[in-house]
Amino acid sequence: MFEPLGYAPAYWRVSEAIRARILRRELAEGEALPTETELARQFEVNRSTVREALRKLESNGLLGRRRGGKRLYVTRPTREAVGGGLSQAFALHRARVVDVWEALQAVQPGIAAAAAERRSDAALALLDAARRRFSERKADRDDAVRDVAAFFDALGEASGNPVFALLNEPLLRLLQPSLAQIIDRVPQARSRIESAQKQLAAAVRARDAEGASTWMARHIRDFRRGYEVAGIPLSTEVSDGLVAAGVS
Amino acid sequence: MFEPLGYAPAYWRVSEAIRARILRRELAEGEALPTETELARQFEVNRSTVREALRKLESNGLLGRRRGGKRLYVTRPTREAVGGGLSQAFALHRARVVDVWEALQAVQPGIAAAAAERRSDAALALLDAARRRFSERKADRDDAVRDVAAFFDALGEASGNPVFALLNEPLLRLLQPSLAQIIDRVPQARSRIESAQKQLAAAVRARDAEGASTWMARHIRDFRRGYEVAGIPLSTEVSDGLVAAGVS
DNA sequence: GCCTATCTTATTGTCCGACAATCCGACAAG
DNA sequence: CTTGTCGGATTGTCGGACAATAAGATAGGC
Repeated sequence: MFEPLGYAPAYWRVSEAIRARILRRELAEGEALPTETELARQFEVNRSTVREALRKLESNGLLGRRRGGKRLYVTRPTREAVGGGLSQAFALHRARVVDVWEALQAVQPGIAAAAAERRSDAALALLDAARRRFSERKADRDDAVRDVAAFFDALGEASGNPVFALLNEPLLRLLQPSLAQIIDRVPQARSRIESAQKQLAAAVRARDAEGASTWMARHIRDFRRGYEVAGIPLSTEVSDGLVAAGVS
Repeated sequence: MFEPLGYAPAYWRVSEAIRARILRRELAEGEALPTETELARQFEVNRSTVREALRKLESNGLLGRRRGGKRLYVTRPTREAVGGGLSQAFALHRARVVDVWEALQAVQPGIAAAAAERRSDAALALLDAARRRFSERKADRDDAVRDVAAFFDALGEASGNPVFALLNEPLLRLLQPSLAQIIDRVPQARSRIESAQKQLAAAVRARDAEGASTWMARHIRDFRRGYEVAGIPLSTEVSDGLVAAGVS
């Protein structure tokens, strides 16, 4: 019959207040936040309380600091920050390799099509650069995996759609461990990826949305075959590789 | 030539340490975290430092507390938490209505197909329930919008793919304001949505993946027409409606 | 025996004050 | 115009304190 009366600790309200101003763009990106002491004065709370609020915003990616800097600045969540949080969430929800694959299958052809329609020359150059890096660096397995991710990222960027660019990252991140296994165990994997990238890049260059979409669908389907050939069960749970990022 | 020497403040290292244990599932979901004092003792830092670390994890959705509770428990990020963070990121990246729409167009048909293939009877019931709610509650505009979102959510859930379920939420959240305008300004919007949902539900019930995908694609395309008829420019920037959630 | 009221204790939220490290900006010197 | 010097401002961390209240234990009533 009655709603629970809402109570929120001060650190929460402070963080919400700042967050709202950022989202309303009253605090512009790149702008420096007032100092902790000043914020404490304005909100009429203790500096410790302000600091707790800042930590929340910091981990949301709304605040960040310049390299080696001290002050906090208003930023927007980077792709890495978004990707980290999302892939972490996927992992905790016990997403399996097949789930990630399915999502890629759904979303990547659309990204490729959009990229083909709207790619700029600069974006095309980045795409080709990523592709060339993959072709040339035969040596290291991990480099190769990173280059594949970079190619997809470049496509997301080329689509000119921030939603695509942001969605791309976490999916690829989760794919990387299993992709590494595929490259290790399936001899023809590299050349298949290489040729798929070539076709894709050509379609994007020619602004051929239909072709890009088709090739991408084929490319993704190839990954699935890769899993089978490499003997990776599709029901393997993905794991966020960056778990052990902590400095000991 | 030289890498910057990495330094990380204590609150960061504490938060990473706890996060790693959660992701490695050494701290199981639902388990209570040690008290702040105990954590401070173990990490050999001050309680204030521990609290800053906890705030970070809390806003990542890795820690939460039971309603009105005091202790913190290990949780996994809820759909709402993930959706909130993501839609916030999209908004700050100045995603436009057309960008969100394009992403929906790419991803929803795949979700519908997966849902049709793998839906359980329970999931189907939820889907029908959401559909029925939308049909019956003609009165309130905001209710209707929520019901549409609930229908999509039910589909994501029915797909049995946590990646889909998590991706669904933020996109829909960003769609809601503009969807409300469509419902207000386009008289036939309700009935078109209603019939699309009907076809979709039928396809899902019949486990007809092909049909579900096709109908979904049509449904999403319809939204675009809705924007045009309602006079909403496709280049409108989306805004995260929950900005003003703060309690004053 | 099970449910309820009461009491204790533990824990969180918040505050205050302090101090070292270091980043920042200005300023002087080569 | 770059490099050294310096004072002030700001952050990171600490210690201790206290009120409010959730959690657990205990006693009492049916």
